[in-house]
Amino acid sequence: MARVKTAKPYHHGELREALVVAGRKLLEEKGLRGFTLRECARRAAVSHAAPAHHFASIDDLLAEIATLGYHELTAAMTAEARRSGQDPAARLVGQGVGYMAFAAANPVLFQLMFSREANRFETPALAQAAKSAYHLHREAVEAAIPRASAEVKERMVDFAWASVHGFITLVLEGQLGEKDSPRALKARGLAALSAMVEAVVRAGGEPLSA
Amino acid sequence: MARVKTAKPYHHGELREALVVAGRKLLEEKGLRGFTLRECARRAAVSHAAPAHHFASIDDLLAEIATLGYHELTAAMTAEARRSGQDPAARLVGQGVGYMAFAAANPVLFQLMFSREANRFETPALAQAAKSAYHLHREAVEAAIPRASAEVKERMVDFAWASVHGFITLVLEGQLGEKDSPRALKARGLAALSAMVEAVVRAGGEPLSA
DNA sequence: AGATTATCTTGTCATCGACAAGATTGGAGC
DNA sequence: GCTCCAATCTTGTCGATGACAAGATAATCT
Repeated sequence: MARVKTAKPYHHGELREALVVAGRKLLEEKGLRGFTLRECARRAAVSHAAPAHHFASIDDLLAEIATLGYHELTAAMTAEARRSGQDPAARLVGQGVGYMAFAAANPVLFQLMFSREANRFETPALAQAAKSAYHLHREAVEAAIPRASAEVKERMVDFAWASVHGFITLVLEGQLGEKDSPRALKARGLAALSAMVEAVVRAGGEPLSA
Repeated sequence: MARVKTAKPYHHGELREALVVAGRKLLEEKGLRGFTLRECARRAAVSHAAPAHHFASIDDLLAEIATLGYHELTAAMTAEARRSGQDPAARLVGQGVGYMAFAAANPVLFQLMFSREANRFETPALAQAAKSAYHLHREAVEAAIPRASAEVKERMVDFAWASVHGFITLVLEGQLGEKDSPRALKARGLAALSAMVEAVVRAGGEPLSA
């Protein structure tokens, strides 16, 4: 029995990773309701019970996929912010662009990450990954309004995140710009982003009106 | 065979409505993944195949529930706007409050209405109900900035909706203000709302900067 | 090499959505 | 008042699913 790599071994070797990859693809194809463990197993070419040795339940696999999603989201935000230079306001816009780009490229995964169902299978790793993305955003907002009070900063963190998240969420669901071209849609997104940053900077530069 | 009302008739009589009511409750209790037709049937005290005569599939029932949700959302927005007097800016805030209140009271239903899955079972009635809510919002924004250009109006409609929707969505998922009291959370929501309205009014009152 | 553990298999169970076929009911037309 | 028909609800079935059990195989440790 030569243990040649081409010979199909009894052990898969990287089944856990293969299931995550297959599951992620299946998720985008069929949506959350069409997501099944057995189909993941089929795509990884293993028996229907094999996944149980790597994931205690279907929710565990979803949690792992969502965690991976948060890591990629963080990476996308960081990369786009870096491309935006040193100006804090420009970097904030850039992070928003990265956020939206990730969501647009992985719509179902994005919905899963921010789904109410996610609370059902929350994992320490998932919570940590989500927190990392939050802190990245928080720091970008605070850097844009260094002179603002702690309270104003906090509220602008809320507001900025809500604007970006809300916009891309509505687009993904088809509520906003359904008949727009991708190009026009991106312009609308950028307009929303600059309206947001402008409001944040203005609020952060003033002592707090009313 | 007296057809007394207390006697359990073979025909349910209002099974369609009963299924919608039971389904809506089940949805909030178990989430979208825990939603089953058979459980709805059990709660309506009919056999597992009875729903088929009123809803062609499980998605049809979900569509009906979502449609009802849009009607209630519209009603909540209208009612809260009316309570806010005549000032367009105040009315815009009010509509946002109504929007958030509905979402907070029906978190899973709200997620269903704005879920990507909803596109899978879109019904004419559902699309119409969603469009009604959109127009209500659109008109409120445009009333607040009557002198703005059509383009600015359009972008502020995007922006305003995104802010409100994003904020409440993040709260519902537990990403924002997880450890806040309901009272503190409402204050954060109001702060986000006023930041939004202020930005809208400012953008709408100027010719358009940059 | 032998033993132990991890990994993967087949087999089973209750439950699900959907469909088929039969039973019951309510009404329309006579 | 009666008959017949369509709507409604029933039981029964099918393939598919998630989870579990028990056994087979591979990898690793001693």
